[in-house]
Amino acid sequence: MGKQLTELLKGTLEGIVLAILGERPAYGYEITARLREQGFADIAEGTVYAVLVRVEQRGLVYVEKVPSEKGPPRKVYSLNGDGRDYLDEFWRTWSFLAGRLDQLRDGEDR
Amino acid sequence: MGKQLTELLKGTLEGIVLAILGERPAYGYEITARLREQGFADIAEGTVYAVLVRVEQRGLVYVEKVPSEKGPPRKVYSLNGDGRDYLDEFWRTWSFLAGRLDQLRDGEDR
DNA sequence: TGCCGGTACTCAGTGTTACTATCTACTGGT
DNA sequence: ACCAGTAGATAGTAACACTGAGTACCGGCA
Repeated sequence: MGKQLTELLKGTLEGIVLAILGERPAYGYEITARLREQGFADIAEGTVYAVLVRVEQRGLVYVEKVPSEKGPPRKVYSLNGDGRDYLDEFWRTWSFLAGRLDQLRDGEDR
Repeated sequence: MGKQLTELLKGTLEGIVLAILGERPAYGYEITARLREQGFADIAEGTVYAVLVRVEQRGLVYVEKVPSEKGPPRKVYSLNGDGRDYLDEFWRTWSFLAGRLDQLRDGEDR
């Protein structure tokens, strides 16, 4: 997928990452891998790490350094209370937008 | 709705405007009004005009100046062939993203 | 021993996007 | 003469995802 997805991801990627963290704690490399499995084939590693830095600075996550058997220590992120609130609001906003878009698409050919 | 919607709109607003033009030709002020009716209460006029300038420069629309009875002449935009193709691709990209997000949300509490 | 691939994170620079705020301009009504 | 409503344009700002490069640690293989 092309440039359109890149622009659509703005604002969405953050929600996606938070949603993944909502399922269970995870670290950056793992999140990137899971995104690729999920179909987001060409999301760059650097992009994911940038999101993580952002949500950490906003205080939406708890961070813990965990030594790894193969490679540098992992930074494991987990949602905290504020993060859950933020994620809830993301879902509300997303629902609103998706609703409008569905409506628009339905009205397309008629 | 707050900043989250602003970020989610990036990339989406362009598709929304093109979809509106897909229904029937329209001019900027009219599009803004229709967006407000549709629930996008706080999308600024200037934002819509910026989108229109962009899609015109990309050659996705046909533009016609039509004199108005009350106010300056209107710039009426209509989708051309490239615009329809672009809109189709937008819907495909949107569907992909919406599908992933739905999947993520379902897997949330389980 | 030396090297390479996989793991894991970081960072500077770029382009795109929506928003804010302000400005111009035309019309009709008071 | 003034003002509200209509209609469009624009400069500056902040946020975001991407590119491309770099650092660091580990195990296995020749």
